[in-house]
Amino acid sequence: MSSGNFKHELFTQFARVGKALSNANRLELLEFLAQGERSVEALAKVSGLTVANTSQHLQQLRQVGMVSARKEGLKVYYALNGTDVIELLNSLRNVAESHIADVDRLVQTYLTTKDNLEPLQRTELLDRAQKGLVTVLDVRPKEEYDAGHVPGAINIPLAELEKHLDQFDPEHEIVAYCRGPHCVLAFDAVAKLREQGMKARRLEDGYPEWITSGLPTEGGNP
Amino acid sequence: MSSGNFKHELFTQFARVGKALSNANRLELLEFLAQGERSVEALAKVSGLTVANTSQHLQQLRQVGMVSARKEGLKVYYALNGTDVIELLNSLRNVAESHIADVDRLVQTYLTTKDNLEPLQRTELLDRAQKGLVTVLDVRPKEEYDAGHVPGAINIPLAELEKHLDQFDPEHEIVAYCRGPHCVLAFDAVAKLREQGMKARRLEDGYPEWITSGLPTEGGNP
DNA sequence: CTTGTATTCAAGAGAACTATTGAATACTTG
DNA sequence: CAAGTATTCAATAGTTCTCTTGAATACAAG
Repeated sequence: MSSGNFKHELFTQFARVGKALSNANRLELLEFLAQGERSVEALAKVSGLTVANTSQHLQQLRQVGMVSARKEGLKVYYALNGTDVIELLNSLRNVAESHIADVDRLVQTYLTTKDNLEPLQRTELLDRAQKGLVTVLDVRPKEEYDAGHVPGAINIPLAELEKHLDQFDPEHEIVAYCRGPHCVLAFDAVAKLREQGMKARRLEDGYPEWITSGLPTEGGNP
Repeated sequence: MSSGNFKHELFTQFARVGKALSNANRLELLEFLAQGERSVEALAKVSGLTVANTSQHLQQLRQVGMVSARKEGLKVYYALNGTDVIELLNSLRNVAESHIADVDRLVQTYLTTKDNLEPLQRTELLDRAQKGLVTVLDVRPKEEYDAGHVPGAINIPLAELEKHLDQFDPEHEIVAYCRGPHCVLAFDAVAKLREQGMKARRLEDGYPEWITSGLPTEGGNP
């Protein structure tokens, strides 16, 4: 009856998952992966890491089963393993938000100044979009949009928003979304649109949460 | 618009919480704390760590807001900060269980051999206990029992179970519980009772989950 | 079969983490 | 106020993590 050893062994295994969450770069990779599968190269590009370093982080995540790899041609595509990983990330965010003062300060000072209107709820958005009351704007990069998006959403990456400003009707409400509750793309987009006198709001959370809440999507993986 | 820095700063903060979960001893401390508040000395004792080491781990947990400290007399009592911390721990366990082969193997080989009957569900237990159909057995140490327990439960720590075997009716079902889904105390107790021909089962999960599911408790903190 | 591309492997420097030890602090008790 | 207790602090050695660099592998295309 070596319960002590068994128990410690079990906690050691749990700690391996914790360790995977203990590095900012890995968390960032996980956030990108929450959008859908990605190649190593693509992940290295968006995260600003070297390819070798990205590969090493991904292997750590794979060792604890949080992501899986699929090889197609020359490229290796990584993807999150199941929705419970997204739930874990959300739990982590929750705890950090409610208990770490720095996070609160960061979010307060940086985000709320740009977003003083309440974000729109998912189900509400679906309803209004179907009635043609709002324009749904996906500000993520094109590849992410192509991999799946909210039904009826149009895609204008943040960098190109400036060029398309004149195609919006100032009286028609725009709802922007991107990768998740702390993805700044949507915040920046809303700020930019409001500067131009548009009625813009953010969607609560982002696309990963849209998926996990079981709402319909459009586009998708080949 | 230094979104990149802001974003990385945010992930760095999240990673602090992940780091708190990256050590087996800290996870074990968190499990004990899920039972209720505990002094440093008590935690050091159950975890087998030195007092100084325990104190350091607790301070790390406090820095990320997962636990809080309260001083009373000579002792400092630590407690979990809110139920979202328990949720985070459960998420971590979920991911580890479903994705790490070693965990599965550990649980399979060590626990299922001892527990081939399905564990009883919480709401079902409450119902049956009220009708007097089952004896609810709390096998945690006395101090933990005193700090709060399932209504009507009797307390016999595992070490003393042997002495009290004759007070059970072999025809009357016994449901044992302890600290959580992987606490081995209840498994060992059920194994021991069955060896003696008793009808014994485990409660699903443990006392922390009982609390978070909003069911009534008995006894409590002074 | 040779070339090019995407990814992984391997080694190493520097930083961070962990447990131990012994001293320091804060508080209670007599 | 002196003695005792619970906890924290500080320093340290050994281990582990992280990133970089350059080479190795696997595969596709020509």
